Amino acid sequence: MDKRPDYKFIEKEIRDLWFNKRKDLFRFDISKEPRYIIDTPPPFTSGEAHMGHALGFVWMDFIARFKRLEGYNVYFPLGFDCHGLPTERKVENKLEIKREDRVRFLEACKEWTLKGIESMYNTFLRLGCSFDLYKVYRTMDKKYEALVQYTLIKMFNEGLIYRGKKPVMWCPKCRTAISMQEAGYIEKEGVLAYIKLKFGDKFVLIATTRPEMISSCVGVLIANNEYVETEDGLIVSKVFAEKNNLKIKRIIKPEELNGKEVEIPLINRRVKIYVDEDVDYNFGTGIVWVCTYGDFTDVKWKERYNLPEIICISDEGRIINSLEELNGLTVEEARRKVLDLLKDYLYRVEKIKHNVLSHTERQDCLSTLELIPKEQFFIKTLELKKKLIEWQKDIKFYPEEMRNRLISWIESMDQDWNISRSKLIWGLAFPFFKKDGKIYPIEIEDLPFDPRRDKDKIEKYRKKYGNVEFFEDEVVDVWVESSITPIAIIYYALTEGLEDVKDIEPYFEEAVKYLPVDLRQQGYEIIRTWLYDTLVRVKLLTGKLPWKEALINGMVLAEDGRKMSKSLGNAVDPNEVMDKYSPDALRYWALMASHGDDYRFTWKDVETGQAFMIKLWNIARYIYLNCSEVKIKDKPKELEKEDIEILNNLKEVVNKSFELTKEYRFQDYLKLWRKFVWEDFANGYLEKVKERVRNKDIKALWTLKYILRVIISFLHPAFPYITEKIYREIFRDEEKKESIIETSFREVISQLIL
RNA sequence: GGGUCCGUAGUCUAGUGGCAUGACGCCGCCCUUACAAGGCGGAGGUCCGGGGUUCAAAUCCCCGCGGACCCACCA
Repeated sequence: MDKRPDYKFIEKEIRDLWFNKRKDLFRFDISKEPRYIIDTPPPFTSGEAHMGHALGFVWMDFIARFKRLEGYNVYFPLGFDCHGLPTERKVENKLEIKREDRVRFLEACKEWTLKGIESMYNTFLRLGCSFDLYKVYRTMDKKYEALVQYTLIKMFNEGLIYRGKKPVMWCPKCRTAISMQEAGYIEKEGVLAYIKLKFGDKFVLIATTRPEMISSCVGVLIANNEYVETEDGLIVSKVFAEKNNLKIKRIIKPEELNGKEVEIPLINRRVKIYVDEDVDYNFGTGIVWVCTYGDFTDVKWKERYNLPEIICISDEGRIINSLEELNGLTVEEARRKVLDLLKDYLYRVEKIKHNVLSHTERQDCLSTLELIPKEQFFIKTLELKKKLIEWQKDIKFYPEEMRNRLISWIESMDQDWNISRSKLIWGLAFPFFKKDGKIYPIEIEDLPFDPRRDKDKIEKYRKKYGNVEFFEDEVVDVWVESSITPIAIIYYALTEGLEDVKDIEPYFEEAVKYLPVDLRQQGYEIIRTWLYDTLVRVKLLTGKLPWKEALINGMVLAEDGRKMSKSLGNAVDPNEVMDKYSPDALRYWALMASHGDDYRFTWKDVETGQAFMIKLWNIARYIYLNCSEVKIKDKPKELEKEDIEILNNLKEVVNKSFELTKEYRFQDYLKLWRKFVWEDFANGYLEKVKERVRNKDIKALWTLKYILRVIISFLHPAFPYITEKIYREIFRDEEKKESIIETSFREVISQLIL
């Protein structure tokens, strides 16, 4: 053994062992019990592996390796989430391929994705992740696509999926509908325009942030509260008049206004006034106009009063069906222009900051969303609210508080899950067709089905059913694809080696038997997407929970304390860390994180990890140099008191290790072992017995060697490279195993019974 | 506007009723043949502020202050 561990060399040797020579070490055989199955996150392939991936995968690899040494048949799958808008954007911008050229565009997307996969794959293997490389899945695989389509058809047949025309959140920038999961509110600058609506010889004053929607104004609402007429002939809430020191001429009861008509300027439309309980009397003038569709309240009011629908914003986010001067303008342009046109009817305009519905899920978009009625596919999730609250109770969360995120998300949900994405190309097609306004599923034998590609299949349906229509301009929401991973990983295990699976159903039914799987690991930021979606889909499809436990990690922060991200320029590449130090040192950093909390990356932590590796190496080296003649199986009949003491200490540490791992407490686990290895064993026992070692005292030699053997087994889940290397240097010949993974805790600690 | 979580030595961090955990940094001594990326010894904290419950509070409750995140129709 060298004086210093040569990590470049160790990494190469051990990686070659794990991922080439003995790839089978991590192969999952579904028939062997007891099983332990981890539902791992398939990383999105539009980019390279980052520190967040490293954190999660190291956690899972710790669990996988620990469980293997505990005797479980572990399934640690690797998958890749391939489809989606960011990939399209990159292909469009970087490769400058036009989306109109669909075939080439899709090929380019695929190529780009494959490149991303290769780079991520390498990083993950360097980290030492003990994946089953025989079953790697990609959501763009034909096999995966067919499975997703099968699940959609199954849900459709059970009445869980429907097509309907509803106002959906539409991103004009991405030119697609998005789901609630992808939307959020961002504070943006806006205006609050006070507009006078003609009411006989007086004016009703309303306040709106969206004056550009004037042409779709179909009603005016007031609260059931006191209004006033001012001396200037304005009708406003009493509160507003008082706040603005307007002289009040007389009080007006809401009933007096109810049912009367006002005239909208510029478009000269007369609309009715309604009294409504949802109007906020204290906001603005206490009077609101209803436009279809300015926001979700407008949707509600439109339905409540059966108001006509006037669409004034196009898919591209431009004004339509409006005044000549406004048509064709963007929303922002129109907003400025209309205020100009309205001058005579404008009471005043305030600049305000308010929260605007935006496309928040993609950091590179953040565009304001519009509500536009569209025909889309939906999954009936709204009616599940109560059930979901019950279902989630049987899943254990680490940390427990993270359950609140799921619950509050479920409770706040107020529309069905819109799973259509229009105008996207790089995605999965819907396995449905439309005939005479009705929707029918594609036959299972034709899966995977893609109307943009499978001209022969289209022909078949045309022949059979006549004039049918396919959904060529819509793809499936990517979360629909990734929300069946617990089923998909088992499906891949059952169909290992098959590229195309024709009889999907029996494999699917078989896969259901293995649910729920043991663990889902993921970050808290996708609880409302991936975790929630998986719970919904798997439960609806199988009647079973997806997993027994969910382990949640926080976000990785950079050394400056801000979220680590490429766009902030504070990202550190995991490969850089592994080049400068070692995979094991990076793993030390990752394992010192606590559940659910944001966690800072610091080079100092990596150095601390590296120092521990070197310490461990040197302990092993001392034992290698001094204890090679004793064999672990030749335990001396009698031991000295100090030997028994350290062994008892070790026994406690071992027992504690099992307890800590049950709750995934990696940090405590490492602290525990670090203290034992460094203080109790190296600085304590080892120093104490040096004299006995010089005298070749077999009891001391055996105790040293045996304790090292236990240490490397229990540190193997954390630091697989160095422990594997030490195992090979010192114990391989004696135990006749090529890898420490082929040994077990049970054998190793069997001699610890004192 | 509502909710959740968080605030612990110079820095980061563990700890959910009973002498405050660990790392890094800092100070002193030591190149002792496994290891100076080491060893031995040491200093450092009103556990954000205030009030309450309790024999006992970093921990439970209330009110502030500060931060993160989630939700939400103030047009």
